[in-house]
Order: sequence, then C-alpha cells, then structure tokens
Amino acid sequence: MPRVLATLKPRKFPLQARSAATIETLHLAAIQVLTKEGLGRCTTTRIAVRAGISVGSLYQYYPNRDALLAAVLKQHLDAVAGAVEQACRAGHGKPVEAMAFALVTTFLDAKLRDPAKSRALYAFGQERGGAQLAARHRAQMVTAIAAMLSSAPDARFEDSAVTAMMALGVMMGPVQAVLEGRAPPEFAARLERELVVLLSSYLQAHRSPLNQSGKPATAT
Amino acid sequence: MPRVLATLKPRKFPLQARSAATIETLHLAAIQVLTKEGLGRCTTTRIAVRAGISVGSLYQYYPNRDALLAAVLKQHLDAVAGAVEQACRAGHGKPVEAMAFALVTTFLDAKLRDPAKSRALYAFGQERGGAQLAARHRAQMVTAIAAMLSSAPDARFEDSAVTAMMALGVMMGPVQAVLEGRAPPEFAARLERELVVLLSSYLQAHRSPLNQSGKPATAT
Amino acid sequence: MPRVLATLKPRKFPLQARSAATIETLHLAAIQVLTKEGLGRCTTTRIAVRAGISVGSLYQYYPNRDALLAAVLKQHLDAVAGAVEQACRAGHGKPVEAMAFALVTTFLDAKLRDPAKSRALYAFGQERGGAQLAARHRAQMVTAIAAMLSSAPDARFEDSAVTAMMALGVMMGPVQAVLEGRAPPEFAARLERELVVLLSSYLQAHRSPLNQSGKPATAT
Amino acid sequence: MPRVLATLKPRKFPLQARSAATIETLHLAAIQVLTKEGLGRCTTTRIAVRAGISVGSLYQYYPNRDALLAAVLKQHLDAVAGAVEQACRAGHGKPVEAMAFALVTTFLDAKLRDPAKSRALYAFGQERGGAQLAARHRAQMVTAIAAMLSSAPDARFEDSAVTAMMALGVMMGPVQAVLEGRAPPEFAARLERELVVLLSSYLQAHRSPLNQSGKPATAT
DNA sequence: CATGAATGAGTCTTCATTCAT
DNA sequence: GATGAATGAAGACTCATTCAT
Repeated sequence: MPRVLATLKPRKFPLQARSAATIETLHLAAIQVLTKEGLGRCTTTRIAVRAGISVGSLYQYYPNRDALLAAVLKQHLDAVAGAVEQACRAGHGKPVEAMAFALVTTFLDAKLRDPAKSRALYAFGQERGGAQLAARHRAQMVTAIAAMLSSAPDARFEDSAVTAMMALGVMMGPVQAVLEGRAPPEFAARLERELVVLLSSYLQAHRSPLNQSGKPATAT
Repeated sequence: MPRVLATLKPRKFPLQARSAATIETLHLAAIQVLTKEGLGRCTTTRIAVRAGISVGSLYQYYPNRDALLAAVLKQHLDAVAGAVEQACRAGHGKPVEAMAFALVTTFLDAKLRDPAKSRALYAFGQERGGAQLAARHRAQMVTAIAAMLSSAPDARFEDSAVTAMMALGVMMGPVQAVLEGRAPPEFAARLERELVVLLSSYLQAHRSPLNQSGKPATAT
Repeated sequence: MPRVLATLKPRKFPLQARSAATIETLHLAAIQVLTKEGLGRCTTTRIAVRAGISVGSLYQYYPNRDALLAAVLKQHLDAVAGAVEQACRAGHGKPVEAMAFALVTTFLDAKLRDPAKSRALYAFGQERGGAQLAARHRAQMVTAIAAMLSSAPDARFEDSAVTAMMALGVMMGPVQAVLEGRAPPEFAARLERELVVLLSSYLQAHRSPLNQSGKPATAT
Repeated sequence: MPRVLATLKPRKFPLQARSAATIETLHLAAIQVLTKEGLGRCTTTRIAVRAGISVGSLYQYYPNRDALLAAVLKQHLDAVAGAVEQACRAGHGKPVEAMAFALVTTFLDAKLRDPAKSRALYAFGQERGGAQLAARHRAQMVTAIAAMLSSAPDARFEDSAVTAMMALGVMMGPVQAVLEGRAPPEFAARLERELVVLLSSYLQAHRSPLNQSGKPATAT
C-alpha cells in the first residue's frame, strides 16, 4: 500500500450525465463491500466489481480509495449533522424537555434510517482519513446543540459546550450498540424513549437555581 | 503463503516464566506499533522487531497476526469488564446514586488509565476478529450491571437489562470522544462529574412509583 | 506508479552468506533485463524472475526499483571513476602526451571492459535517480583530471577544470557511439589510437607560450 | 487495451492546414510534458490536455504514443542533421580549420538553440523507438562530414568515415554534459572555442604524410 | 470529426506465513 | 528453539487505447 499523501477530494465533477449515476453506484457499492467484507477487505477492486465498473473508472472519480470512502462518509455525516442543526434551530427557545425530545428523535432518525450505511461507515470514521471529517461534523453539531441549549428558558448551563458534548456523546454510545447489532431488538425499540428520559433528566439537572418552580431534579 | 482462515486462539499456554514475559513484551509491542502505525501497518514483522524477537518466534506464541491482536484486546477488555463486574458486586444493594458513582468511576478509570492502549485497540475491536470479543465483554458487563441495578433498594427497573445497556452505552459515547482526542481537556476533566450526574438522574428517573419520597424526576 | 519519495539506498547489509550471492545475482539480472528489454520494461518482476528469486526477496534488499538500479549503476561508476582517479595519480607530473595516453587507455578499458553493462546502464544514468550519481562521478573524475593536468611540466592550462571537462566529454562521445553499437567494429578498434591523438593534440594546443621547445601549437 | 506492437509512422499526412497546426501543437505539448514530467510520465492524456485537444483526437494523428514521440524526435534530428549536411556542403574544399569551425558552429547552434527540446528528447532517443532514428541520423551526418573531410586540400584522411565519426562523437560528449545541465555556465560559454581548437588540432594531426613542410601541424 | 469515459493488463510494493539453517 | 530469508498472492494505482455519444 504505497500510498502517497494525497487529497481526499473527489477527482472531477460529473461532466457527463453518465458520471452522476456512476458515482452513486460507487457509493452504494462501497457501502455494500464495507458491510459485507469490513474495512480491511474493502478494496478498490472489490468496490469496482461490485459497482459493475472497472477499477480504472473508479479512479476517474476518486484519486484514491480513501477519497471514495471519505466522500461516502461525508455524504452521510452531512445528512446527520444537517438534520441535527435544523432540529436545533427549530428547538430554539423551547423548554429543555422539548429540546431533548427533538434532539433524540432527529439524531436517531438520521443515524438509524439506513443502519447498514451508518454501521459500514463507522470503522472508516475512526481512521486517519475519516476521523477528521467526523471531528468536523461533531464540532458542527456541538455548536448547534450548544446554541440551542443556551436559549432554553427553563435552564441555565454553566458551560453549554460541555453539556452539548455530553448530550451528543450520550446519544452516540447506545446508537453504536444498536448499529453494531449487538443490542436485542427490544432495546432498539425502546432506545428513543429511554434516551429522551435520559437527556431530559440530565438537562433538567442543570436547571438554574433561580428557577422557582420547585426542587431541581437532582434535589432528591 | 497468504492468510488462511485460522483460529484466533493463542498457540500455547505460557507454561514457562520466559513465555509469559515474552508474551507480555509482544502485547506491549503490538500496542506501540498499533499506536504509531495504525492497524493497517501493524504487521507481524514490525511487532516482532519492536519486541526484539524474530517473526518466527512470534509465531511460536500465536498462530497468526489476528490471534495476537485478539489476545491483546482480550486482555484489555477483561480488565475493563473485570473491574466493572467487581464494582457491581460491591455496589449490590446500595442506592442508585452510589451505583452510578461506582459505575462511572470504575469504568472511566479502567478505560482511561491507559488511553493509548484503549485508543490503539479500538480499530481492531471493530474488525471481524475483535468485534465478537467486544460483544462478549459488553454482554458480560451488561449482565453484571443489570444484576446490580436489580438490587437497588430505592428504585425498581422494569427491564434492568435495557437500563444496563443504556448505562453502559451512555458512558461509552463520551469516553470515545475523549479517547479520540477530540474533546478538549476541560471536557475530559469534567467527564466524571457529568457522567455521575447524568447516570444518577437517569436511574432515579426509574424510581419505582411506590417510592414515597415525592414526584418522580420526570414529572417536572 | 504512486512512488513515494524514497531513499535509493540499499535496504540492508547481507547478514547471511546467502545474501551476498543474491545481491550479485540481482545486479546481473538487472543488467540483463535492462539490455534485453530496455529501461522502460525493466520491471521488478522481470528482474526477479530473471534472477530466479521472488519479487518479495528483491524488496528485502532494495526498497524500490530505482534503488536497485542505482546500486548497479553506482558499482559501475565507482569502478570507472576509481580507475580514472588512479590513472591520474599515476600520471602526475608526466608530459601531457603521457597523460593523454594514460587517460584514454584507462577510460576506454573501464568503460568497454563490459560493454553490455555500460550500455545497459546508460539510460538509467539519464534519469532522475541515476543522473545525480552520474553527476557526482563525473565531478570526481573532472577533479582528478584537472589536478593531473595542472601538474604537467610541458603545458600550462588557463582553466584546468574546463580542460578536464572537455577531455572527459571528448572521450565520452565516441564511447557512447561504440556502446550503442552504432559504430562499426573497425571504429571500435581504432578508437583508442584516435582518442590519444585527439587528446594529445588538444592538450598540446594549450602548451604554455613560455615553452621554448618550438612554436606553440596555437601560435597560428 | 494495452500496448500492441505498432507502427511508429504518423497516421496521416497533414493534408490540411488545420492538421499541420494541430501537429505542431502536439509536438510542442509533447516536449513540454517530457520536460516537466519525464519520459515515464509523458502520457498521451497529459500531452493531449497540454495541447488543448482530446486524447481521441491525438489518436487521429498518431497511431500510438511512441509514434508521436518518434515524430517529435525525428523533427529535431532532421533539423540537426540537415544543418550539418548543409554546413558540410558549404565547407567543401575548404581548409580543415575552416571545416572544424563550420562544423562546431553549426552543430552547437542546432543542438543548443533549444536546449529544453534537446534535453527532453534525449531519453526517448535511448529507447527502442528512438534509438533507430538516432542511428539513422548519425549515419547521415557521418556521411556528410566524411565527404567534406575528403575534399580538404590540406589534409588527407586515411579513413575519412572513422575520422568523421570521431569528429561527431567528440562534439556530442561535451554537448551532452551541457544539456544535462551539469556543466557550469562558463563551460558552456567556452565550449565553442574549445571545440574548434580541439577539432582543428585533431584534423590537422591527420595532415597527409606527403606534407613535407616540416612545420608543426598547426603552422598552416 | 471531436470528445472523454471506460477498460483492464501491468507496475510497484507490502505482508502473513513458512522453513532451512 | 530461535532466526530471518524467501515466497507470492493481493492491493493501490496508472495509462495506452477504444468507442459510444
């Protein structure tokens, strides 16, 4: 694998109509190979075969294997982060419980809509190439969540960025478990409800002490 | 001769003191190579060189590369799962808040004591070889946590297994973030406190309705 | 050919007796392939096959194709430059005609002793990898020749470095022609005599005007 | 489809003005790519891009890559050989010193007028394709030079073909050194003067033995 | 006629594993 | 038992050439 340090950017824009379709085919093939063979055996040849094209063609669109995987990952992460950002905008100014509900709902929906995809891309998201992308998207989501949290009328967060990170991390763990297929179906089914409870409790535990409505959640 | 499907079990038991030392050396070398080069470049030769022995000797101890990595991973997971199990035993019958504290403290300590190791092994834990191991250990921990939860005097869990999974997942997400080095230091520093709050809130939200002490946490 | 910038240095010293023989075999094979196929088709696989070893083994000794070729070229150039340097030392203080004779004789002998080798290596000597080596050796020879020229009792060279370069270049041209097999046998046979005449005339044309032994060659 | 043994002849004659222009553009592009990328990376696609046409169009003019490069080389060699031939015709019957001057002047001018071009084409001139071309042109020049030499009134050459080869070879060596950029500027500057001296001396050393004048060879 | 996407054999290089010493 | 040289399949990537649009 004498990889030269190289861009992960796609090589060219689809100049002809054929191209767009080919790229979509490639992404799909990459996910399938990733799922069926794992990252270690996800080779350009296998992807090309799966996609029904030649290796050469693959390299017309992406300068190297990682660029292709990065593109697929980016597409996925953009969708998730985009959904989360939008939910955060929509949740602005609402009570924390509503925020928790919106966040969990949106995140789970985005992550679990196509579990095969999410699952397949996870390993690459840990690697040199994908890790940066993942980091960027995580930061993007944290920013959005923190902004939303700061707008809550019924809670005041000392450090909304930290709380946002916690919120995100907290959702990711169980989602991982589900994606890795290690959680029984009933867990997946209850995941949303549990996460809403979890996140609500957590956020409410941060309610401002000025809050006159009663005892803070943690004051048990 | 290329890779053949093979067992992941170590080739022989460390019957002699020398063997045990060599194995320990190999594990250490593997982690170092993993850290410095990544899973893709973590080759048997490199590990052997790092360990100061010959490749041939490496194969005296493990039938193939993945068996070695699996052994290293297992050692790590055993430590983590073992610590969690013990903590669960110790936490039996205590109030949920104490449970949360014990669980978080123990888990973080085990996972973050040697971050390089945890981080290094992560990639392999996603692959075919490591995934099964990881699953087994997760199950082991879930069982232990569930048993502990069921013994709580101040809460009654409808489905303690699910709650245990949630608890474990909830800790893993933020830990991942820290291990991947994407979380700022202040996050790492506050992680324990936050997780305790988080887990306490969550577990207390499950307090049995028979609980006379007031309104359930979610009744805000 | 996603070559990474890499050393051209051999990879390791022959630790075992076998190695030395293998390396010699590799050099020989490289020259044969170079001769039979040309630089463009001189691939690692072909060299390995010719040498009767596996590609893998080739890479145990050289980190990449160019390193192997560079080693072969270096060996050759070292021999030539070494011979020239020695001849120059021996020719110190002798009359220019003797210098011319010694130089031509030595150079031709070194270059034409194994014409196949000289010929085969020529193309690589032009390429990025070989060009630097060739340059270094050329400089080495020029230095030696210039030093010798400066010691001539019957001539004084305004710029001995330039004259040395000319002398070297002048020998190389016809030698090229012979090596490329384009010169008929009779040319090769007479080459030495002609070059001695040529070089003598040239060097004597530089005789110092103080020289009382007759009219200087350039006194036209 | 990989390379097939194929003709090196251009595919069609430039019957139309447009063709001629395109061909010129292609030649120029080829030299630029050759210079910037080297023979190994001088691909048809790169040449086409540089020339501002499509690969497909390139193949309208040349049946394969080597045919294009051969054409470019031929053009260059034709120019050099043509100039030399013309100079030889013009030098007919003149004294050898004038011949030497004309030859050196013409050759250097032709070879060094566009050093980038000469340099770029050198590598291809060594390869299977170009070597034959180069040989043909060399023979052509040798013939012309030999004919000129035979007409000298003040010298008689035993074997004018051999002497012509020497003369040509003698010029080529230093020119190579200059083209390869290894010679310092002052060398390039003095090259012409030195070569004239050199060649004059050499040719005059061959003065007919009938020459009874006893004066040193250069005292004409 | 021009275009440029597609092809796939061919290059270089790596690495798990074996086995002669 | 230890050693490390040898093996060769497999992977990433390139490029001459063709042909559908």
